[in-house]
Amino acid sequence: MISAENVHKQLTVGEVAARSGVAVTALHFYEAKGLIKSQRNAGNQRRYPREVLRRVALIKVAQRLGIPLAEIGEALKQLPDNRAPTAADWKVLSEKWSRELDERISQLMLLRDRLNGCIGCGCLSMEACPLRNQGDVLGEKGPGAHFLEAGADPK
Amino acid sequence: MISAENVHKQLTVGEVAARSGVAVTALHFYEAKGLIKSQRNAGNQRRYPREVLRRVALIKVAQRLGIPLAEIGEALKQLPDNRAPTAADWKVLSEKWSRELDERISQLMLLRDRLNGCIGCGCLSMEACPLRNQGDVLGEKGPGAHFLEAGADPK
DNA sequence: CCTTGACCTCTGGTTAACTCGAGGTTTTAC
DNA sequence: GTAAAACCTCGAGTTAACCAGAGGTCAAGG
Repeated sequence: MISAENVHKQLTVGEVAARSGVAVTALHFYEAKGLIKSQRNAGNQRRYPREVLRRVALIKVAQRLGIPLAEIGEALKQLPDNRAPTAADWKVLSEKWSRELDERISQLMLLRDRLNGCIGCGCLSMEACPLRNQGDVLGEKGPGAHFLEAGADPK
Repeated sequence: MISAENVHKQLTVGEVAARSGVAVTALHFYEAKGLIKSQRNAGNQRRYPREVLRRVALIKVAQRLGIPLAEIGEALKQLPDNRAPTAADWKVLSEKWSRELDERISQLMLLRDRLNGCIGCGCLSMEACPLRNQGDVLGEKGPGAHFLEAGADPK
């Protein structure tokens, strides 16, 4: 099915979907959100350059890290033009996200330790229980990242 | 404001809201979801026994752990009758949730390690990149817990 | 008695990340 | 040439955890 000539062909949505593992509708959705771009052929159908595959791959990985699409979009937008991400770009982003992941992990560990400290106490008092009041564990809602963690297999 | 007689009085929604720190509308919502119950007075207004405060406290803590309301509701339902949770009940639940938290933390750590291992490689290949394919890190969608992690301060 | 504030129900809106379907066009393959 | 498969747009539905507001009732104080 794949000839030598096809290697440089642009991809249709269906092909991108098949190769990247995301649904066609999701690709439409990403495009609407500005995460990816496409050109149109004479019949108004989307045609993608091969680099879109790497872009989609990056999106999927970032999602597994719990980064919301909006933030992924921001990150992608900051790549100088709209080229596909290179290894260097990836390094910058992955280091940033790795730090965020560290942060999230340490918050969860702190929470777990408090929970373990409280097991059996049963107080849950508004004033005294360390599991309550102090908003310092999660939800500092300042400028920064608050993200969702969800299953990787949406269905 | 608080007399000795008030101590045994039933609470209004407004009072529960003030003492527990959740909004009145949220209490309505919890009731609709079956997480709490109320009696009504002659004028159809909600009246709560004092124990509801502990129940709400437990709900809030569980939410900080990232447990969705539906699952919290299940847990509360499994308390023999609809009494307020005791220290023993709390122990059972907090141990369960602590294990889930551990699980979540270790998944994130695994993911972080992979991410760090991959920084700079930039491959993101469908077949080879450990950050991709294997669905073993997040999102085993079997029966069990998949939950959201969100800021503790909804507003 | 009358005003004010708390309460009631119900509808609709919010965000995220999509999916599904309707109704119609284009491409591809035979 | 025609039929099937793939594509198009647009609108609505999904889940979670609520909040806002409309329109009306109830309770407490002076």
